[in-house]
Amino acid sequence: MVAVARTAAERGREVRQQLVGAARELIAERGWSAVSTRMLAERAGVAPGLVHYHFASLPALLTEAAIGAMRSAVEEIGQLLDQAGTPAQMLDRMLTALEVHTGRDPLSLLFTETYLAATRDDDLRAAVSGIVVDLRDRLARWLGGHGISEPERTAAVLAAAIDGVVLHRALQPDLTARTVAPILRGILRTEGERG
Amino acid sequence: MVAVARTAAERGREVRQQLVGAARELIAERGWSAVSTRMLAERAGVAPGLVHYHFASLPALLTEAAIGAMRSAVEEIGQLLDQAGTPAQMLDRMLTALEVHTGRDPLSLLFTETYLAATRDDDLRAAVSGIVVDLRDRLARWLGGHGISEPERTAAVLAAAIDGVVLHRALQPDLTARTVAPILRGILRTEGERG
Amino acid sequence: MVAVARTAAERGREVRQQLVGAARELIAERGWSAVSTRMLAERAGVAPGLVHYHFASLPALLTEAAIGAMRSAVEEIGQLLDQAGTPAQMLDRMLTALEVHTGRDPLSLLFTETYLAATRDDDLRAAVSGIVVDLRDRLARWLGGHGISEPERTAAVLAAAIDGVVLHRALQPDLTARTVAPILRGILRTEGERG
Amino acid sequence: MVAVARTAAERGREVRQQLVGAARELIAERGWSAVSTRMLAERAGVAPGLVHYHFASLPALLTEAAIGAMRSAVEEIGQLLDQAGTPAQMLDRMLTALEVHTGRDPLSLLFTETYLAATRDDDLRAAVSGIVVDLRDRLARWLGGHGISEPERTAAVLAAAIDGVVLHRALQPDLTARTVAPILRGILRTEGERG
DNA sequence: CATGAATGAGTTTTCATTCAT
DNA sequence: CATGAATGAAAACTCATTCAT
Repeated sequence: MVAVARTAAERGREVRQQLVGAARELIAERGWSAVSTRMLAERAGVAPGLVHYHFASLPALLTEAAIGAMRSAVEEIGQLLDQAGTPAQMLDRMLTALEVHTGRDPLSLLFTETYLAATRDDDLRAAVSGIVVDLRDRLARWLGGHGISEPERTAAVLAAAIDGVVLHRALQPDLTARTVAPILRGILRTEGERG
Repeated sequence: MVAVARTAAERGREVRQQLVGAARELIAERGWSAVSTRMLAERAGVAPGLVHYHFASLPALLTEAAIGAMRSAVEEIGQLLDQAGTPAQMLDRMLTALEVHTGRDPLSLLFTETYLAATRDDDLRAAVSGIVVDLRDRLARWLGGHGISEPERTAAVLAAAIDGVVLHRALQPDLTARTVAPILRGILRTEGERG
Repeated sequence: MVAVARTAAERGREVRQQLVGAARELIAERGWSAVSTRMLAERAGVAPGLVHYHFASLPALLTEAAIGAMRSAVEEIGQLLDQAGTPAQMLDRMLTALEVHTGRDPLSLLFTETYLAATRDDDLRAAVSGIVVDLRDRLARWLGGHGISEPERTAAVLAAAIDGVVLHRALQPDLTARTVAPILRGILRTEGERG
Repeated sequence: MVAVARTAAERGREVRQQLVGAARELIAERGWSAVSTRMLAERAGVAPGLVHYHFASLPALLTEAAIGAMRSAVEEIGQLLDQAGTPAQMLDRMLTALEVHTGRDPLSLLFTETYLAATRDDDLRAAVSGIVVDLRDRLARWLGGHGISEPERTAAVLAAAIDGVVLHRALQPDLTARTVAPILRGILRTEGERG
């Protein structure tokens, strides 16, 4: 027998997850501070009162949704690092993976919205900072292990540059991976190469 | 003593300008979609009704404020290009000029907010696109004139990377010009240097 | 004693009904386009936010209130037709029933306001048209069944004339049923009587 | 030489007249209580401040505009009476003249709006009443002079019926003069004809 | 766990009117 | 006679949040 009847607890978890999903979509569509509880409930297909039943407040829901999405993304990049052989290959794969992000896609917008919201919310800033630092450290370790000089600073600039490309791509769609990759590769210098 | 009493028209222009200034501050402080007419009027030290007397709508005021600021910034960068001798010098000066932008300063936030808002407002997107393209073209021409290979693509990546650095700096204050400059310089390759 | 405590749904329906009643009064008192949400809430003895909780918009509430009242009125006229024997008797009863309508009473004004508002609102016009046509058809069928010639046109003119009388009565209170009836009776001609 | 330069007084009278004309149009288009000073100034092609320069208040302008239009209309009907020979001819001419009034034309709407507004404004009511009574008296005298029995009451009902037809025509465009005339003629009975 | 009615302050926008020039 | 900037209240509508059921 397959679980047709779910327990109350299961339904509860489902509703939570639907609200989190709706929050991710709506932050991207409308902007962080333009998302309302009514919109969330409607998008999630859920009674309006449930937002405050499952979450302490509207910002709490938005934060949980954004942080979760960022953590997943960093996890994916981590796996990408594990599979790449050379720095050039890694950069190609990373930019190819980002090809999906047109700059106006939900995930890109969600991330930039979250950066900006973090500017105004201490809790959110702490969480986002932690994730970004985590990514940078992982990237730095990988770069160092593959002969790249100044791995920490390179990782920091690379992460920033990639986010900048995604940001600009929202307005300049011709900023494809193919266009960017050869230029950005100049950032990666092996030990001894640096003048 | 000159002109203590101003004409009505002069006072009108002054009020407009105060509202535009208030808009620039508040977009950065609160976020594009969280700026309200009341906040604007209060910050500008002006009666609430004046917002809609001088501007057709709230978005119209925000757009005028943002676009004006972006145009000024591009103008400054243009002057910086005129004064720089070598590409390395240009990059240094540019990053030094950006040192002011902590990523959490009004101007940086205003720009990123505007990018995001442009994603959701056609008029704004057209205006912002025009300005960014203008900057990129100017930068490309300069780079080409100073022996940099692939000047268009380099200009595009450089502009994006710089905005990315400013964005990240909001959360990672250690991302200073001194840290970034040597790495980012790798982007600039002279003709023949490229492998 | 039964049900002193009502369910939330019951209280909701009650509030809706109070708002509809308030709308009917206020359209007559102030005029269709001068009815405000605050006035409605106050008259209904209800919190201001409830107007937009229960109705999609102010016009939506006004329309529902007006259409409901018109439908009731047509229903009453229908019953009056069923009980009348001869055309002359029917006209007398109808004018006597209208005696209540001084032309400045809530119902008369509500109807005329609704006619005018229908001129500027497509949805409202469709609804009002439907009701008026319904009344005319019913009246025409009755007139035809009682030997009146040209029942459709007679019904149309009779309905219009009666509304005209109500409209004029607002300014000329001496326009009583007793005054009007003998004259208006000239409209009703039996088959063969028409020259 | 034709007067290109007008005196200040002449320009003043012109502006007044343009505002009155704009008021007539806008009362019909938007409804009495939805006409604003800004709309009036724009429609008249005149600076906003001028409304209150030439008129004591907004209602004062609307009243002057409405009353003027009604007086002109009554004057026209008076001339129509002078030219008609028989009662049947008079009714035909009157209905033909009204053919222009689709019920949704500016003049029809202006009149009905004015009736309703008169309900809520004592000054306006006095003025409108005077005009309607004037028309009724004139009509009654004409009817009496042409052998119609009960001329006063007939005149009152006829005037009301005609306004009612115009009101209904807004929603039922098939209510043409041709349709209405033969029915309405039943109202007019010569002395001795009445049973 | 879930519902949806309720609240009162918030939003953008439009208003009639005044008045210095 | 004319202008248009200014004011402060009021307009319609949306909001996050609470809570009785």
